[in-house]
Amino acid sequence: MAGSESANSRYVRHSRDDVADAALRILDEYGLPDLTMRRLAAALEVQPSALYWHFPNKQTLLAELADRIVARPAPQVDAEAGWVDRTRAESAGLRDALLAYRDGAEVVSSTFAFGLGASAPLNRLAETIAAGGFDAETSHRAATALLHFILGHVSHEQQRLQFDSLGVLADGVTPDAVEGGENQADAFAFGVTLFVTGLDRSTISQ
Amino acid sequence: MAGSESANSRYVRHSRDDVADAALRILDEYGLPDLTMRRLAAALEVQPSALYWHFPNKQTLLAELADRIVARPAPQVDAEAGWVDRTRAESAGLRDALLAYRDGAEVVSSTFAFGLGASAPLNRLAETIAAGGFDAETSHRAATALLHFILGHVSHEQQRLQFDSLGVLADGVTPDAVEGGENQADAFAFGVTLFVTGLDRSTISQ
DNA sequence: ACCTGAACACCGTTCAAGT
DNA sequence: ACCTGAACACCGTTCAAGT
Repeated sequence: MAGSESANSRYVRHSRDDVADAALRILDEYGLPDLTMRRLAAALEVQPSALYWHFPNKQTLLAELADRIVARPAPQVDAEAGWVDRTRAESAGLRDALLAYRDGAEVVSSTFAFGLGASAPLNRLAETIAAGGFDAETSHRAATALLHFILGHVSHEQQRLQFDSLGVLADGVTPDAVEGGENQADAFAFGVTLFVTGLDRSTISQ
Repeated sequence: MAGSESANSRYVRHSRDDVADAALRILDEYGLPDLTMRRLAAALEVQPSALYWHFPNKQTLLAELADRIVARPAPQVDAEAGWVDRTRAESAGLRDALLAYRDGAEVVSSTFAFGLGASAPLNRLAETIAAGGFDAETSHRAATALLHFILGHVSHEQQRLQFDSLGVLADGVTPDAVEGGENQADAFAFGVTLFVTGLDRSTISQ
């Protein structure tokens, strides 16, 4: 039954998954500004209008990419670890997932702000935090705040990666003045620590 | 000497400030997606190409708008207040400034991520935090983390304002399920508290 | 000093029609 | 079920030329 259509395909024919796969490749190779519907269509060797059979619009396609980017398995952490260490690990894992694709943070950030998708990492963070004994609203607010920091930080980080690779630096900014490499990871961990420490010591509701 | 040019102007003639003023009006009235160079030119009754005498490109124009949006005077705070309350006040003031223009947070966020401008609020936050006795790097990192949270939170907040005004809600999301109005201010204050509490209790360097 | 006119090289999206 | 072909209504930017 399967495989009987491979010989008589009249033109290209793709699945929704094919489209998302190709989009993810273009994103990673050329960046978000170059991920246009027309360029994507050309890569798939179809007309731009063909894409609208698979996705109603570009925004929905980007939401699908965002979901894939954050769909990484959460990092394994010591079973005895408390909610603080688990939240740290979850945050670091999310950062890794965003860094795994060029402009990954931008894509997730924009669809998150748009209200579409990207709720998976929010829920994961909220659940991890809730294990600390916080009520649902506190956990949700803390997770949202932490997620905003993470998305902003990694977006910034990826923006710098591109600047550096293009050799573009703002006037008067020497390469040393810009934090790069491991410093970025340190700054990220520092920000996460600020959050969990604040939450841990908070007497708001626990 | 002044005023002798008003009668014999051959065509429209604008200053760089005129252009930024008009752009800010379009931004506030129609939102960032509708702030195009062509629409701006039309509002000023000039050709699109005329804008490029005043600004080298759109990105630079947006950076100018970002600078104006955050140029609000910092809120007055009790002279005896400590760095925690001052940081809270500075954060709330920045939120107000961003909320004062439609899509204000998006504009500032994008130019901040781009590396242009928006350094004024970062410096203000860093200085306020440094008054708590933290070293320069810690203050800078904490200010950056806080700023990322603020920009993400207010962007999200403004995105929701537009959704609500359009009557658009994601499937299955009831209006009650979405935090609105004063809840957003509460959630914002909660996030800021997480930060300053974490920093206050932090033994990293103080 | 500031603008016009015309062009270049693009966008996202719609829709009737084809296979 | 999936794509073509053609169009609509736009974009940002450049550059020679005008006043």
